[in-house]
Amino acid sequence: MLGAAVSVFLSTFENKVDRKGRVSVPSSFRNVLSQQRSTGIILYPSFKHPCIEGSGDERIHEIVSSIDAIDVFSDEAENLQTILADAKQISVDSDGRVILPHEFVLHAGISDLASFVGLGKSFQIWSPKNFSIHRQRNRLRAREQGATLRIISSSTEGT
Amino acid sequence: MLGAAVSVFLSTFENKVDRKGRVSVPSSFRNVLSQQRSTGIILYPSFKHPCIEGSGDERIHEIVSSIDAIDVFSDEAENLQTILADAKQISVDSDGRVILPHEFVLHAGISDLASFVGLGKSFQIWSPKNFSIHRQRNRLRAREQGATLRIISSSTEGT
DNA sequence: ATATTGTCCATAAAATTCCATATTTTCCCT
DNA sequence: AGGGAAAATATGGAATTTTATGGACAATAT
Repeated sequence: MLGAAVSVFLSTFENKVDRKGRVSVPSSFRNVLSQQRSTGIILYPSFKHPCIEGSGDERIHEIVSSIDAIDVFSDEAENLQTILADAKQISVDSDGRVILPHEFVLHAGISDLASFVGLGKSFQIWSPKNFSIHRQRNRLRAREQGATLRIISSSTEGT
Repeated sequence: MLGAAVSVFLSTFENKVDRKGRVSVPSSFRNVLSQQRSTGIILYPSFKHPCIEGSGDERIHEIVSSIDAIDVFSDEAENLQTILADAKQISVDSDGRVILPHEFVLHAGISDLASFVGLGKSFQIWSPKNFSIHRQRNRLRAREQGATLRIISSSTEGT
C-alpha cells in the first residue's frame, strides 16, 4: 500500500483480463474504496462514451439523493434513474479482482486489457484503444479551452 | 535542515537517478512539502514541455473540488478529469527518494540525471540537457521582449 | 451435467523498507 | 576563530512485502 493516501481515484492503470473475465482493480483504487467503506464497486455503462463508469457505493447514494431533490417526473430524474436501473454492484474477490459483466464489456469494447482511469470521485474502465482515442481528443479540446487551466491556477493562489 | 525555511520551491538541483529509477527529492523541496502537510508528491506530464510537473498533493484536492463545482457531464469537467487521469501520486520514501514513473521518464527524456527546478508553488523535473536548452531559449526571449515583470506586492507590505 | 462464481494457492515482477557509506553541513566547545 | 563531534544528504545495495496474474477446486445455479 502506498504511504500517501489521497482519497481520490487517480491516474490510469492498464490491467489484464484473464480467460475467466477477471481483472485486478488497481490497488490504489482499492484503498480509496476501503476508505469509503464500500463493500464492492458499482458499475454502470456510460451513456456518453463507450466505457464503464465505476465508483464506490458512496456515489450511488449521492445519485439517489439527487433524484429525491429534483422533480420526480423531470427528464433529469429519469436520466438518473436510468443509471440506477443499469447499475450493478460487483464484489471484489480476496485477491482484489472483479468480474466485469458481459454486457458492460461489450459496451466498452473490452477484450483482454482494461484501462482503469481515475477521475477523482469516480473512475472509468475503457478498452485501452478506445481510451487513447478519447484521451487524445480531450487533450486537444483542453488546449483550445484555456479556461480549464485558469480555474486551476486561481484556486492554487491561496496557499 | 534549519537554514532559511522559505516555503516555496526555489532553485535548481541536479540529482542522480539510480538503476531502479530512484532519485532524491532535494531536501529543501521536502521541507516545503512537509510544511504543506503533503504526504507525497503529485507528478504529471507537462503539456507544454518535455518535462514532469510536480507539486504537493493538495493540488489534487483543488482540482477535485473544481470538478465538483461544475456540471458533471460538461466538457469542462472532462478537461479537468483528464488531468487527474494523467497524474500520479508518488510517495517519498524514508530516505527522501521517489521512483519516477517510467512513462514520465520517457516523456521528459530523463536517463541518469534529473534536474529539479523550483517554480515557487510548484516545480518541474527535467533532463539536465533539455533543461539547459529550455533555459537558454527562455533567456533569449526575455531579452527580446524586454523582460517586463510586474510584481504584485502582498497586502502586508504596505505602500 | 455444464457453465459460472467464489475461495485458495503459487509465482514473478515491482515497490517499499531497511541498512550501509561517503560527503557535507551544522553546531558546540575551548 | 578553529577543531572536531554530531546531524543531515545523497547514493548504493539487500531484504522484505505487495501486486498483478495464472491456475486448481469446491460451491452454486441453470
